Amino acid sequence: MTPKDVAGALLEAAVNLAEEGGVGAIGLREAARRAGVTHGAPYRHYPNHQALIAAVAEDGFRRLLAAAVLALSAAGPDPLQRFSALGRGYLHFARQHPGHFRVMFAAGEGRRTEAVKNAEAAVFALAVNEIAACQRVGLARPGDPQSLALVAWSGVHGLAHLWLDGLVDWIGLGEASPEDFVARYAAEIFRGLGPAASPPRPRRRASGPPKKRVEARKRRR
Amino acid sequence: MTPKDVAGALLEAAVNLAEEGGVGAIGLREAARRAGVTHGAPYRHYPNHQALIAAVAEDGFRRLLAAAVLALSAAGPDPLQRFSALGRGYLHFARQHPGHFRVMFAAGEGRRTEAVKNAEAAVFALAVNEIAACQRVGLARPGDPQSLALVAWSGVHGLAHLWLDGLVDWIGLGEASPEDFVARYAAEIFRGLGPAASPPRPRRRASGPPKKRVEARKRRR
DNA sequence: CATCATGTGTTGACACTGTCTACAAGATCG
DNA sequence: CGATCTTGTAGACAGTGTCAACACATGATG
Repeated sequence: MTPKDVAGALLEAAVNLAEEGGVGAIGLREAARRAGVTHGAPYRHYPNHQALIAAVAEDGFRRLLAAAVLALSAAGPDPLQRFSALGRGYLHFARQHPGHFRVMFAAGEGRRTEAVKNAEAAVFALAVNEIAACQRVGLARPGDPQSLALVAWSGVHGLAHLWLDGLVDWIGLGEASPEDFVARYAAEIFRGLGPAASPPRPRRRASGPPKKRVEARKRRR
Repeated sequence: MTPKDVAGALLEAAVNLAEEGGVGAIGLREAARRAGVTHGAPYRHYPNHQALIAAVAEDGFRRLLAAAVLALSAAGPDPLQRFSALGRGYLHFARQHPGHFRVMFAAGEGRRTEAVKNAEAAVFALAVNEIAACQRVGLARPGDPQSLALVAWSGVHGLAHLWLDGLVDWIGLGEASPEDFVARYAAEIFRGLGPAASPPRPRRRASGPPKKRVEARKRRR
């Protein structure tokens, strides 16, 4: 942190404000106050209020991308595990930074900058990649991977929102821990809601290590 | 409309404001202006700003419920069709009233009133009912219907958000109309992303009209 | 009927916000 | 050096949420 990085300090303050009180809590004057500058200074770095919010959103997508890449790198080679890790990471991020997460998707006129869209597209591209990997080994049905990824992402994204809004808690997780709950949810996206199909056919040639299934074993408390 | 229903006029004005500019556009003074009263009058009907926003959200859930009931009543007896109609109605509402829809889920401290939660729960209950109906005729796999409904609703809800945020347009609908796209999406939730399971077994006793399949057509480019 | 109390709308004030303009200090560079 | 550009400051303005004081109607109660 260079001695005078006002733009960065403002962004950091705005992120904290978002974390504390959501989009509505992001204020130019308050951010300036926390950054130790006067109320006019922000206008040298952000043209207006919306731009600061957009910067917070973009920063959020960047952090989410970093978290997702990290989760993938720790997930091992099994495509289904990797995909599940992606969803887990997404929901973990949303639950750990609810305010920031909300700002990312609190769109508006000026807020949905090109930079925000690009940052979001980068995250989405990760999901498309993993879906395509699943398709290559026959773990996902064929078809446009972008369409499949959209289905998957919609599910995870919607669950994140509903969770933040308290619906999941209202329904209850049952006896499952949040992590188990999410893993089960990812499995359900693959399985679908329809009637039980064919019995789980033996996978054709998964990667080296002993593959462990994500679903269907006893779950503790 | 009784000659003096200030509360209703304020709510209507606030709904219009939400429709025009989202949550941030809902203002007590502007609503009062549009309702033809002075800036202090709203405080006789809503204790503060957040309460007015919460009222808008609650009103939105009420309208959504009405639309969903209407869609169900026009959907015929086939459980899968009914469930699809529910999803279609949800997305139709979101796309037709994007501002209002966003307010419904723009949660915050004071905004998520008990009344809002109840209105939301009523809508969710509809989905649970339909899922249970699908289960009864073997069109959905067994299990806690609330859990299955959560999966379905997450998907539809997330798709609605992503659509409003422009991601769907960015990916492209292909050649499908929005209606076809949504119907296909609903079918995909049931089918899941996993590899093609059993060949589509003949449904047992579908409703009268010739059923047309929503899936499996060529996609361009 | 006269007299309250209660509910509703108005008015004016306060602190706060986003935004703009004018100005001061410092860096950059011909 | 002097000119120009960048960055931060200070003050103003309109607009906002919120509150207290006031005005006026309505209806109940003695």
